[in-house]
Amino acid sequence: MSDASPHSQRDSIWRRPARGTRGPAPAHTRDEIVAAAIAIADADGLAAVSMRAVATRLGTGAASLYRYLSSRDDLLDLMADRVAAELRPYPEPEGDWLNGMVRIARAQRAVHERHPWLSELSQRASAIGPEALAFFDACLRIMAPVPATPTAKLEAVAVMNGISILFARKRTAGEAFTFAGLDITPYPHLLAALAQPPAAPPAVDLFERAQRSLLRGLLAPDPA
Amino acid sequence: MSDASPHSQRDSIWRRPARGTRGPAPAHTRDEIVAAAIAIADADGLAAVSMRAVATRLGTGAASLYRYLSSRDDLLDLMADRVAAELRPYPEPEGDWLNGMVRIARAQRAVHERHPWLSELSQRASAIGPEALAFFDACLRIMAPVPATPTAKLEAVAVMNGISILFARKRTAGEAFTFAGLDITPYPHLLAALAQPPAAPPAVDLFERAQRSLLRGLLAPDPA
DNA sequence: CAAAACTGCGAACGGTGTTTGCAGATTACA
DNA sequence: TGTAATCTGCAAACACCGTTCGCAGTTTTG
Repeated sequence: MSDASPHSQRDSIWRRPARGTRGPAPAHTRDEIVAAAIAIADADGLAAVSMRAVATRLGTGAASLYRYLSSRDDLLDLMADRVAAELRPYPEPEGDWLNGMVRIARAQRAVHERHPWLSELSQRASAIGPEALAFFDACLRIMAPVPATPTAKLEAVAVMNGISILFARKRTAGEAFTFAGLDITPYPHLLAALAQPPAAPPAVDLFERAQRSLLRGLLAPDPA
Repeated sequence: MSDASPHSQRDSIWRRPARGTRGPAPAHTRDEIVAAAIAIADADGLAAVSMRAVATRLGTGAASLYRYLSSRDDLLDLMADRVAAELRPYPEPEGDWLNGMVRIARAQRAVHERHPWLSELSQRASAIGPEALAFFDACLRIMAPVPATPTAKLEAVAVMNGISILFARKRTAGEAFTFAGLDITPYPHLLAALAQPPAAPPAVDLFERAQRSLLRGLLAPDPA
């Protein structure tokens, strides 16, 4: 039994960077690897984050990474949790809770615009790391005065999260209606809508309006 | 020039199933291929939809598919547009427009629950096909009495779409908080929330409530 | 009947994530 | 000190992926 895998199977990656005391000092750290992966993703998208590319950027071989990670999925999980730290500092629960939540939502959108690949990750399972926990905790702290069940609050946070992603993606990707060569004439309402001039941006930020009406609607006391 | 690619480069796949009149009759159709791909995705997820797997299911070779499609991305676009047809029939614009939109949203969620892989596709670019156009047209038709700009309406539809995906995913994937072995004690609010009993499902459907408050909030006349 | 146009598809190319096996470094223990 | 245990880095290989190439075979055109 000389070359057992360094990670017992389902260690879920978080917590376990400690190394044994026997061999030579590792040439890299997990943080280094994650930082390299994030740099690649920021520059060329998530698809460019291959084990070989990350390894090359660190001046090593692809197989070496498996001394620090047990799979590419682990690397993606670490990336997601690391950029989640950019949400800090979380607002203090002063004043209206709705304003606090909107602050958090804005920060979320900003992170997603800085790292457009993040939205691709957040729909994978098992992407919950320590920073995600801190995020949920901060949200619950802000929503403490709201008279709703914890379940309702967490679901509201999940929906808020989805909205933030939606708006961030709309801003990064043009989201353009480029129906390349499709015939729109069978769709009269769509045709009329597109004939209209693009219209000025609304007075109130659409993002903020969506978040407010949603959080208010979900956390309002159950209507009779 | 005997073996030109059958598809001129950016034909965007939609419209062009007609075959030349010269060679032998094709052994398959594009619809057959798309159906096979959807069956595989429904059974084993989108990752299992490889050209080789689809071809095998049709009893042919992977290379043969390229006589009908120009890439795997085209296949994915066709899959998305095909399941979008399951939204039909669209409700007639009778009565309250909000009820109509909620009906559409429910249908969306149902489709996403039937085909969990669909949400992975809807965040790709260029996935707009004829059925997507019909969908937008139907939404605009329902929202005709709403006094808002076409842009605002289309954005509201996009957000509604995102919410539907969010809830569908929460139902298919357990979305469980499985922080495998993470220490929650540093997060007191989260700890308290999880200590609480899971609580009964809310009286009003959360999904419907989210959609209503969101559509109403986004399409209400601009507040002063 | 020859030429043209098409279909099916085996084989290959370059890419991917991951495993294996081993040389060499470091430490632990006798 | 010496040897055994354990660790690191990493080239090579494996299985799979999307895609292209080239060709045999089929059908239609002129």
